[in-house]
Amino acid sequence: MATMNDVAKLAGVSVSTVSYALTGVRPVTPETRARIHAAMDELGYQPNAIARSLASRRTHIIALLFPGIELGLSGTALEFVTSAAETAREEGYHLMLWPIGDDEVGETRNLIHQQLADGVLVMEVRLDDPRVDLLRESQTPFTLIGRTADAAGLDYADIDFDTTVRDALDHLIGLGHERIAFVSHSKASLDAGYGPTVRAGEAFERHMTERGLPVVARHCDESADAGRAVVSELWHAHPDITALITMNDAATFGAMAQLADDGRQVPRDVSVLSIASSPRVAALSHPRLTTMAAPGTELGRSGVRSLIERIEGSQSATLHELVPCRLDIQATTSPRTKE
Amino acid sequence: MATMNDVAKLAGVSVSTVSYALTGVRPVTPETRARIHAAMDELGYQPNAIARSLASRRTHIIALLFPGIELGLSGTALEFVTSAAETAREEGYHLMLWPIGDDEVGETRNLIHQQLADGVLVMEVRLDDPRVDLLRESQTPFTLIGRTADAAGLDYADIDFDTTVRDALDHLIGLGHERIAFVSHSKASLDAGYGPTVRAGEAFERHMTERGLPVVARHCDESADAGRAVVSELWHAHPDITALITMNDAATFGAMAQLADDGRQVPRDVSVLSIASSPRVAALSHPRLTTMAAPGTELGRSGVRSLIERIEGSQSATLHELVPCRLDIQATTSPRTKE
DNA sequence: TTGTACGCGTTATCAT
DNA sequence: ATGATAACGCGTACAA
Repeated sequence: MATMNDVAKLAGVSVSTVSYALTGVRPVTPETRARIHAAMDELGYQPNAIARSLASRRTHIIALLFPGIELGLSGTALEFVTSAAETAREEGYHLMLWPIGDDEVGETRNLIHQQLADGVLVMEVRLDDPRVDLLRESQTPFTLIGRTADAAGLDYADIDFDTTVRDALDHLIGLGHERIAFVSHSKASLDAGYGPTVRAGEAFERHMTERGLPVVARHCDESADAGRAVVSELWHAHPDITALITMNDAATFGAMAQLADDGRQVPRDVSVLSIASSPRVAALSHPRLTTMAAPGTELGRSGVRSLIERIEGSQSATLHELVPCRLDIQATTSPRTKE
Repeated sequence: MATMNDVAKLAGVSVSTVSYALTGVRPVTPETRARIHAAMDELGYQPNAIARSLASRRTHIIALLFPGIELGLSGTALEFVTSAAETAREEGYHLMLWPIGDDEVGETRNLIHQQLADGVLVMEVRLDDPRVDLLRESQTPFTLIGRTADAAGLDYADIDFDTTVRDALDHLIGLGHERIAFVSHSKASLDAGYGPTVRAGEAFERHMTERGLPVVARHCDESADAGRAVVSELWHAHPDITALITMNDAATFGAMAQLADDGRQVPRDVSVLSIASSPRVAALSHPRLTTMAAPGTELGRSGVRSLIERIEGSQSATLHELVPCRLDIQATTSPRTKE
């Protein structure tokens, strides 16, 4: 591999001039610049990223912290990661994966102290997340995808669950529905302080209450069978339900199956609206699911951009971005049928 | 951040001794080792990864090359990436994402020459993949997930499509089926030389022919609607079909829906077997899909392990690993009903 | 067993 | 506008 030294010799200049010709930090005569670039081309020179990082104290690497156990958002996750990686590359950064289980948060500390990453992106943030304190202490720039209970001073990009739930209700209520049940993620995720579960649940309760409608909500494990069971129980307890909001892909499919088995037609008898889900997953359903798609791509993009701004110090305000899910009306919601 | 120098001073030894105490390359007296570790703890010392890389000429970084446009294997992809990242970490390596479109293969060259990665993992390999030549020239260790047409001297881990298709047929034929159709990925993916499409197609044709059964195969775009259309066309052309092998998740769901709409019951009238698909996706189907699950986790693990061995030079033989998909019998396959 | 000193390939601070 | 040269933090021959 050719080094800067080789280039300098071939071009008849000093290494520093080569460096400056490359970075543009200091003016260089067009002629010498040309000679240098010619030499680079001839040698097939590419600057050594590691050496550059050591000298400049900047690696241009962003670490993505994600727990091994995924709480059901597998669909959106890939979309998010891809988007984050692409954005990073556009901005001249690399995205590095740090799959760290909930039980080994301590490892995070070590990784950070290795100073391999200029900044950290935190996925699957919980209301009270120990990783945040860690990052705070370590002085490493970081951005949350999701947010803690008190995220006042922190950069974050998250789904706007309040608006999402409100829009979901607007859609259903606009169709004449009043008895609306909510099927969320597992109780375990709630207890773990998993943001989506907590915030969507709260939003549902508040918005229903404000409208004077009864709050019927259930937690559900991430499986089709659990979805079936919840539907059975729900209609047993509340036979007058005409619409379902779900936030749990596996359960949604189970629910649809159970409704079919029970002879309830979707959407004639029951409307189903799946929120914070992946469009790719929704497209698998028959009839095709009306959804509110999680903005994985947007979150990845702005999370990375904000983090880079913070790293490079060109940022004034903290990022507090809340993106609602986008309503995509398909075949599982329709006007309520009067009996 | 504390450096090795700080540790050395505090422990009253030279930096080299600290280094040797850390790497164990040279013996160090227990006492001095203890003093050094005490100093490290006191200072919260962690070796600087970049400096270490520059000196040792080894970054402990593995790059994962994946095209932006995913040819439908989104389900398995996340599983694979997660597994790769976890395995890398277990082995003391980092996984870095390089999302590079098919149209910008040249970029790959630059990235490699930056010498940020010790080795490269190549995803979504095609029969004739330009990236392979690039990597070969650049002398960078690399392992393919998938394989080119002639992968004789290359390390690869891939799905064993031949065995997978044979097992699929054994299952269906064992149930009495003879008129079996195959619904594959898009024609575009075939033309692009996408490995799974090519190899599974060939395997289907060969195994059916060997058994004296008619070869009925279709390409299908990655969408539910395309799956529906193919089913309609298939039964129009071959009304006697009793079983379907699919390798296209979106199309599989569309096919199931169309079969239902046409009044064909699964599995009573038609058995459906989805191959090389993700169990998580399969679980969404109703009735639950019998599948042959893609070994994403295994491929990620052995791909990374093999690559690391090659990087560290402790490998003798080249990796030629072919893992068949595992049959998971659920509710969409059953004995053929005699009319 | 331990210390000294050089090298890794750049960036950045001095000069000139 | 350009050239020396000292960092950057660590690995590792070589010497002691």
